[in-house]
Amino acid sequence: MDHGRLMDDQMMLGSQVYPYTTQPQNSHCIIVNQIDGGEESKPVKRRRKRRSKGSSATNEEDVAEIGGMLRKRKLTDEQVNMLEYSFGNEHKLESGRKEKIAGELGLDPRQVAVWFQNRRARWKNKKLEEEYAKLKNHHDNVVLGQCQLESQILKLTEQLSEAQSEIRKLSERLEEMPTNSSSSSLSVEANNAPTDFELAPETNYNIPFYMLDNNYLQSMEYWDGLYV
DNA sequence: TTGTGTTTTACGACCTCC
DNA sequence: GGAGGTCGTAAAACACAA
Repeated sequence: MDHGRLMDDQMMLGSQVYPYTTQPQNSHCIIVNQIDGGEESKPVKRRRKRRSKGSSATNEEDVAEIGGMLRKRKLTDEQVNMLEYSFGNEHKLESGRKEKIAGELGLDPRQVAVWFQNRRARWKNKKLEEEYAKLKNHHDNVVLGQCQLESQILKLTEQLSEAQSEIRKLSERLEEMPTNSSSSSLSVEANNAPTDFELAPETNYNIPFYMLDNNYLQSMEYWDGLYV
């Protein structure tokens, strides 16, 4: 729900103002932030003082005093719409443009400047949120891809282990055979079979067996697509 | 009822640019 | 040095959950 909009609408039904205290309160005290540690650090001054009655926004339409309280008008829908339109055209505000907008909307130029400052801040926040969402999405995809690859590694490791076991068995059976049958083609192939599985036969450009697996090739396509 | 979060307007402090 | 920027926050009204 858009609370601000709702508040605006409600304000429009009654008076267009809301309370605004005149006196500095406790929260307007000096706040000094210091970096932890004994070293002498530069204090960050945070002096708070609300604008007192009679300073810049003294336009009677903008500020009125009721029961010791200053009342500050909330901008009307029309004013906000105009400001939004202007902001859409250009986020920065030169002096001449500020005066022009203020004149057209019946606002104090200071109000226009403040509105633009706050609008820029909101815009920046929104951009940051969008950027964060994009990065998070990318990160999630990378993590997903990593999981898929890890699961493939597990599967292929199992296959490799089974194949090695099979080769061992075949070798053992061959060794048990009488030596005069050593001229058979089977024994030659078995004796030349790789037992460690680091590399495929030379005919495949020294590409490891697992790289010839279809799943592996698909996963590589996935990564290529991810980084385009 | 009360505490907490959101939105809007406004301001102080500090920074940058001309 | 002044104008205008960012950043952090106050204050008020309101919604909503506990």
